[in-house]
Parts: sequence; C-alpha cells; structure tokens
Amino acid sequence: MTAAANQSGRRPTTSRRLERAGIRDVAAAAGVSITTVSDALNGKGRLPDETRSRVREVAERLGYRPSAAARTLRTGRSGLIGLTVTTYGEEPFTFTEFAYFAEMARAATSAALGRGYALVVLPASSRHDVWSNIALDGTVVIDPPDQDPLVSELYRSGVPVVSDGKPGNCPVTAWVDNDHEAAVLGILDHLSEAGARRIGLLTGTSTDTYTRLSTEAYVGWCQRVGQEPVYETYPAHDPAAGAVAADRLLARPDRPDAVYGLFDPNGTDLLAAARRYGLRVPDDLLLVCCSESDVYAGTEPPITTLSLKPRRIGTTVVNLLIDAIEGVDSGTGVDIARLFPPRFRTAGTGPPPGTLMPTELIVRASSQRRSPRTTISPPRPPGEV
Amino acid sequence: MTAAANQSGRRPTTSRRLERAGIRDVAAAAGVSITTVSDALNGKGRLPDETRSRVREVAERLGYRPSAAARTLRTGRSGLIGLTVTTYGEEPFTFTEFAYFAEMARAATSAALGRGYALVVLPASSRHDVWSNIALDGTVVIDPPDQDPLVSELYRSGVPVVSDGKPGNCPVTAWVDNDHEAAVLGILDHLSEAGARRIGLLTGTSTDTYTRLSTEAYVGWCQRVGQEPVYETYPAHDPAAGAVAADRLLARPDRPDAVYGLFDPNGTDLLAAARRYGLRVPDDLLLVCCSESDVYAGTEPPITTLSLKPRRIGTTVVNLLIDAIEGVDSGTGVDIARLFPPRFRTAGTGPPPGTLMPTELIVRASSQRRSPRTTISPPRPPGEV
DNA sequence: GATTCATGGAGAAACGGTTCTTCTCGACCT
DNA sequence: AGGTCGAGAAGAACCGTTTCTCCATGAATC
Repeated sequence: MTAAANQSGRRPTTSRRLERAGIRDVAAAAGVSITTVSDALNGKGRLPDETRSRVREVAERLGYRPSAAARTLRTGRSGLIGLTVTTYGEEPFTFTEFAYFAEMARAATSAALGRGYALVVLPASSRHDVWSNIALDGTVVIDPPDQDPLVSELYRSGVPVVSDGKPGNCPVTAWVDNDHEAAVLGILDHLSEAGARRIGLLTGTSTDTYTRLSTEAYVGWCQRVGQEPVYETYPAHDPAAGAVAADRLLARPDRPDAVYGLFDPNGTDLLAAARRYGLRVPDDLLLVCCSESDVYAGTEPPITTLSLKPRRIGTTVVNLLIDAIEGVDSGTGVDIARLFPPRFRTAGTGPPPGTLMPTELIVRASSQRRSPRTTISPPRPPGEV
Repeated sequence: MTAAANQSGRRPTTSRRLERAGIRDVAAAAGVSITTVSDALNGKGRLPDETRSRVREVAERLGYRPSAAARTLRTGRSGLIGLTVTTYGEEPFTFTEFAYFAEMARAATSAALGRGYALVVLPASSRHDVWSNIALDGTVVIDPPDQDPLVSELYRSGVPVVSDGKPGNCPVTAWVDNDHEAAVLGILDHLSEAGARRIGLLTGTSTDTYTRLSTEAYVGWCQRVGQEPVYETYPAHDPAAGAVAADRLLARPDRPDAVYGLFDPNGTDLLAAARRYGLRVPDDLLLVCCSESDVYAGTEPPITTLSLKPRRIGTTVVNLLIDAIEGVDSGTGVDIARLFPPRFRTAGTGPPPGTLMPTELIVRASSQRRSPRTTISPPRPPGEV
C-alpha cells in the first residue's frame, strides 16, 4: 500500500524525482498543453513563432529528450536499419574481415547517417530473440546465402530488405551487385590480349553469388574460346588456405600462363607461389586479382586489380533501402516501382528489381607484356553514379 | 467521418487486415486475456503448462511477433548498445580502418550478441537528432577524445558508458585500456637488452590516450636513462604520412639504432626506409611496431610486434557495460562497485573504475641480435582473463 | 460450516509520445 | 447583427506491450 499509493493517481504533481523530464513536464513548465509542446518541437501544427520558441527554450532548459521508444511506438518508425553480416563458422563473422566488406559497411553507415538513420550490426547467426526484439525500419543484407532464415522472416514481416549481392532464393525488396560476369569476361579478354594462352582461376568453395557468378562466367568463357578450365578452389575465409591453393594451381601439369584470383590476398599468394616456381611476372605468368587494397600498387611487380567499388555499393544499397522505407507508406507495397527506373529493373512482375554497378579494372604491370597503360574503363558500364 | 468512425471504437472486432498480429489477436484466438498471453510467452505468472503451450502454439500459428517498440517503452530496455566510433575529418570514420578497431568491434559485437544485445554503430560526428532518437541501454565508446559532447550527454542522461581507452575528461561509467606505459617500457627495455643505444619513436600527432600515454612513457624513460628523445610524429590516420615520417626519422643526424613504431603500418614503412638508407635489420637497426597483423611474421626479416589484444578488450568492454546495465536497477547507481574487484579500481570515490589489460610482445628477428626466442610474457601482467 | 490458501486468470493502469478532433475567440464579410 | 473563417491551443485516443492488482474457485484447515 505504501509504494502502491504513489503509483496510482495521475502523476502526483511533482513526485517522482530523479527521472528524466517528459513532455508533460515541459508542458507544465511552459504553461501549455503537451500537444503544443509536441507541435512546437516538431515544427508542426499552427503555432505563432513566439510560442514555438518559448516552448523550445523551456524544453532546452529542462534538458528534455523525447523518448525514442514512445516515438517509435506511435509513429512506427525507429530510424534503425539492420546491417546483416555473414558469419563463417560459429562465433566470429566477416565484415571488417575483407577490405571490401569493411569499406562497404563504412560507406553504408555514412550514407544512412546522412539520411537520419543508424545501423544495427546483425550477424546472420544472431539468436532469434535478439533481432526479433529490435524495431527495424529495414535491413541491408550483405551477400545473402541461398536460404537465409533471418532475411526471409524479416521480409515476410514486412521489413524492406535490400541486399548487396544478387540474392539466390531470398525474397528481397531490391538488390545491388556488381556486374561480375562482365567483370570476369573483361579480365579474361584483357589477359588474352596480353598474350595469355591458358588462363587459370583461383576461386572459392562457398556458394555465395560472387563466387558462383564469377566462376560460371569463367567456365562459360572457356567453353566459348575452347580452353579447358584450369582452376583451384579453397575456402575463402581461411587465410592460410589461399596460399596453398595458389601453390596447387601453379603446380599443375597444365599450368596456366595467366591467373585471375577472386579474393583479396590472392595477389600476394600467387606472387609468392610464382617466385617459388621460378616464374617471372608478367613474363612467364600474367596476374590479376580482385582487391580493394592499394598495396598492389607497390608490389614487385605492381599487380593489376579489379575493384568492386564497395563505397558506391554501400551508398547505393542504403539509399535504395531508405527510398523503399520512406516511399512506401505502409501495408501495400505499391509505389516501389517509382524508385527503379525501367533500365534497372529485371523483367516485369517476378524477381525483385536489381541494380548492376560497374567495376573498375586497374591495370598494372602484372598483366601486361607491353608498356603499361593506366586505369582503363570497365567493360560494359551499365549504370550511372 | 468515414475513416474516423473506423478509428474510434476499441478495435472493431476484425477490421484492419494486412496488419501484423498483435498480442490482442493472439489472446482472442486462444480465448484468453492478453495478460495470459504475455505471461505465457515470457515465462512469467502462474500458468499451467497446458495453457502456456496452447498460447505459444496459437502465437506461432498467427506469426505473432511482439512489438519491440512497445516492449522497450514499457520495460525501459531496448537491448541496444551504442558503439561510438571516432571520426577523422568530415565524412568517413575509423573503425575497420585499423585492424585493432576492426577486431575490437567484432569481438564487441559477438560478446553483446551472446548476452542478448545488438550494437548500433554511432559515429561520433553523428547528427544529434539521429542518436538522440535511439533508445540505447548503454554505450561503448572507442578511444574517446578529451571532450566528446556525444559521450557527455549520454552519460548525463543516465546511459551507462564504458570506454575502450582511458578517457581524458569524459565522464564514463568505467573504462578498459591496455597498460600502455608498461608496454612501452617493456619494449624499450627489450630493445636495450638487445643492444640498442639510442631508441627512436614513431608516434602520432593526435591527442588520444594511446598516443599520449605511449609517448609520455617513452619520454619519461629517456629522461630516466639519460637518452635524448628521438621521435617523429605524423597524423596516424593518413596512410601516406607514415612512410614519410619513417623516412624523416632515419634521415636525422642523430639517427636511432632502434625504433618503436606506434601504428600498424609503421613496420613496413620503417623496413622500407631502412632499406633505402642501406640499414640492415636487425644488425644496424632494431625494429618493433604495434600491430595486430600477422604479415609481420612473414616479412624479411620478421618484425617484432606488440599486440594490444583487441578481442579481449572488446569482450571486456561489452561485458562491463552490460554488467552495469543489468546490475544497476535504475536511478541510484549503487552497486556498480560490486562489478569491479578492488584491484581493478582506481582510487576511492573520484575517477571511474578502470581495468588495465595486459599486452603481448611477440618477439621476432627484427629486435634481436642473438638467437631468436619465441613469444615472451608481457611486462607486469596486471589482470587475469 | 466458516476461514484460509493457493491457483488460474482477468482488468486496467501505465510507458511517453503523436496526432486527430474539437473548442474558443476575435476579425471579417455581407 | 449574425454567420463564417482561421488562428491558437487543448482534449483525448492510440501505439502494443508489461505488470500490478484484484477476483473467482475449489481444496484444505480448524
């Protein structure tokens, strides 16, 4: 009864100290209604400037901070965007693992911030009770595996989802990806022009879109030009396995005279392997790898790299997501169409709209037998930005 | 009047379609009250198992997901922890920039997840309206600058704050840091033992605690042993400036015969600079740098590194924070003391409790003129874990 | 046979905002 | 002079939970 008595009764005037000031406190202090306070602070309603500034001043003086939870509950908007990152194995997870993801995440964070949203890091292996307990306005998913239960459920419960990497079976609102096929074909053509007769590939064992599309493009190209595919695979998340695989590739009886490595450290690994086998680069072996690192400008020789432009991807993904969040009022997903110019959309009604971003091939000494040119344009640049 | 009529009246039985099922829908479908539903799903109240499972089943069938916003509003807990990352310059920000931060952030994310919390990435330069609009249970702040307004306000509004890096003037609930002074002294002693007569330092221009403490420890050591300090500074966030500073240091007339570099890339930079000046490592120049990268195991020669053990730091920071969040009921910050064993606490009532974590010196060829030993223990190991 | 007591469950008050609706009052128009 | 109109502001519903309080009911106790 003692404590209970305090609790009943509509806020006993001025009890409960030590608590943060609420909108009611501001209203009382300013001698207006809470409606007026809300309107004044949010720039709504019809109020003379004088009232507005007076309320603002009182709120400031009281150190008033609106409750994010209450606002979210009422408005249905939290200002939070999930950043779903892939996990390898049990506890640790990528993101910050490869330069690509790190850059992409940074760009995404900045872009979200610029539009008033914050990012919640959400490992794909998160316990269900954790992420289902967060009010998300939308989710960015990095490189979704074929059947991601987290993504599926989010999508099903009406949360917009935009993925970096063309999704397999996951339903998503939209997706952004590099034109991996065009990129690989461009590299293979580039190596051919430089005199390669048998081009090898260093690729991964995982089933993500990047690995799959790139490898398929390679195999297809081989069929077309009549070359037997020469490739080695390894688990990309294992840093030590890459060096071993590079070694395997160069140890083959049908040793390639040019190699493209799909992952960041492949350049260093291949260079080391070539040295072990006494192969000169680029004279005996042409080299290209996919990397965002500029250390390859300083290696001996400098190595040609393919940049996936992660900043651009991260920015685009977030902007598409926020467009979807803010463009669709609620419930019916009608005017998503507006967001995607026809040229970016795939087919009519079926698959979600996707955007292909161009890559950039940075040509250095390792892939040329002639005099080096500088940066050249990517093959088939599909988009703007 | 048309739409308004729908809105009044306590939820007109079964209108509003397309909406997600709420607790009321579950209650109605299960033929119980919402109290019972809430209790059944949260394992509270006195309910027979039969009711509990029946309610759970109905909830499952309806795809019921409790509203995070409503729950947060009612309980005052969001399950969200801010991860405040430093920003250099305008738009971009660190975190993922250095291996240390990346590792630390990963460990922090994992640790938080394991205890049911998710991390919100919160650049220090965030617009006020963004982060003040997020319901945070607490905040991790990485390497707080002397006067961080974001941190100050969070702390003032009652949100627990734990910092990685001993805070300058920021008020924090607790902090965790490496024993930078002990680490630097240990390295200097180590180099002295290896025969160094004049030890140089490559350090940063910024005012963060790490840089400051390390530099001060170095200068103090110099005074004590009677050596003139020999150091060069550069803006640590500028990747190109490091190489230039390394060059400057070795170009000095009072060229050191041993160097400790405070930042990750310094090892490579110093090695390259030494080569330019025809200095052999370790014969003419002893080298140590602070780094989390294992590339230094493979350089020629392998370079001795100091590891700050970021995983351990990240895990500890998060656990301390969550302890503070869950340990203190609300309002009065009484039993924080319980969380910090006396040996970890600084002084009595004044400064916030801090924990010093040991570092690890990984000795390799670059800092030895004799036969190499392997990993040695850190100097003055203060803590457990 | 009248009190306890434990059990199972319902009612309703918060939580702290936003926003729809309504009310008042003076100026203006006809 | 009566009615309209718009500005200014207040009232109150509502967002969807959690949780405190209280009410039945039947068994056990005295």
